Amino acid sequence: MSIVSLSHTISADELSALKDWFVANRRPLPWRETRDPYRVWVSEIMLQQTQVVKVISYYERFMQRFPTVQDLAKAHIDDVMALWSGLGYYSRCRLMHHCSQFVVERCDGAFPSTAAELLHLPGIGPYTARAISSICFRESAGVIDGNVKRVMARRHGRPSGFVNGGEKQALQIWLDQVATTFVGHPGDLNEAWMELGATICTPKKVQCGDCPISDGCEAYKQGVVDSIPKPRLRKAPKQVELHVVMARRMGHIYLVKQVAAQLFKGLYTLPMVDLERISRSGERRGHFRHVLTHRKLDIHVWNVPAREVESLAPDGVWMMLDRLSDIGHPRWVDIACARFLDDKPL
DNA sequence: AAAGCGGGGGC
DNA sequence: GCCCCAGCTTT
Repeated sequence: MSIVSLSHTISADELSALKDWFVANRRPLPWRETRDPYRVWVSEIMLQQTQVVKVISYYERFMQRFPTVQDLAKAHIDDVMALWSGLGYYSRCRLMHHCSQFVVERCDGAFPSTAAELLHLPGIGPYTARAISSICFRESAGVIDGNVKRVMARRHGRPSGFVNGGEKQALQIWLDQVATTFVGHPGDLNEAWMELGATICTPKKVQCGDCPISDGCEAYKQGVVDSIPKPRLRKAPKQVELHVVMARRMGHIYLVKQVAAQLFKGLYTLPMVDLERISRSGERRGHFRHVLTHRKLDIHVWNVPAREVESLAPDGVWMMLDRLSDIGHPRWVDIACARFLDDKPL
């Protein structure tokens, strides 16, 4: 086995310039007002695969409702999911709830302080473990997220980026080494790399003129910034036909909790049924398309009389229409209600 | 190593 | 409509 290593280095002057740039350009975000591990952890989980602007309001609402890890641990999962509605990747929310209970019951309510320990907790992977340990506990651990990967692909002049295991390991070693030599807070360095990627070294419309460390950038020197990283091939999303039931009774709508499903697990949705079964008792209302990362959902909406829906889809609940926000549900339920609920009276 | 998992924004 | 973004778990 051979360890690939990165020859490129970074000088103390460059690191200093990066730090100064970050101090001057750091966006004041709610989770940057603290180094409380609980708050940082919540923000990092929400920020997985999700953009900052989307996270802000969710984060503030979440913190008001669950100010401490104990509050979160004793909450019912349905109530936690309700605050996650619309954020997507709902397994994050379930694992986060498990993690809070793990921390309260097995760690005496205190998050571990090293990345190696944090890695054992549910929902915490290499990135999140290192983000928490560096930001909250000053561990010299570099983080690799999407921003860092792009910044480093350009800095090191690597068109194909850091994709396979060996390359990622080499990058990790390089980042850890830089974090160790860095004079200052390791968390600030990590945030600086990511902030640079989020605001300057962006996927498109790169602003190299404003980059504090462009001098040491291989792609910049070679004038190939725009072609790094190379676009990757993506597979076409799979097309799925979904038949859902809309049943109303006295201002309520019938929903079922997805227990066994992989998709939307833990959320309440309109009942999903076989075309065979629904076509016997339902009246077709229309359809709409909802696109996920690797699923194209064609959602067909059917009306079913209230008295028949419970045998068609057992174990559901009748939810007040104006109380939909009290339970976790995917975006397409809102869309279906908005499009197919109001045009037909009770 | 690859698949599965939501929901956005820009143009 | 098309393009883009992104981390963890499971297989």
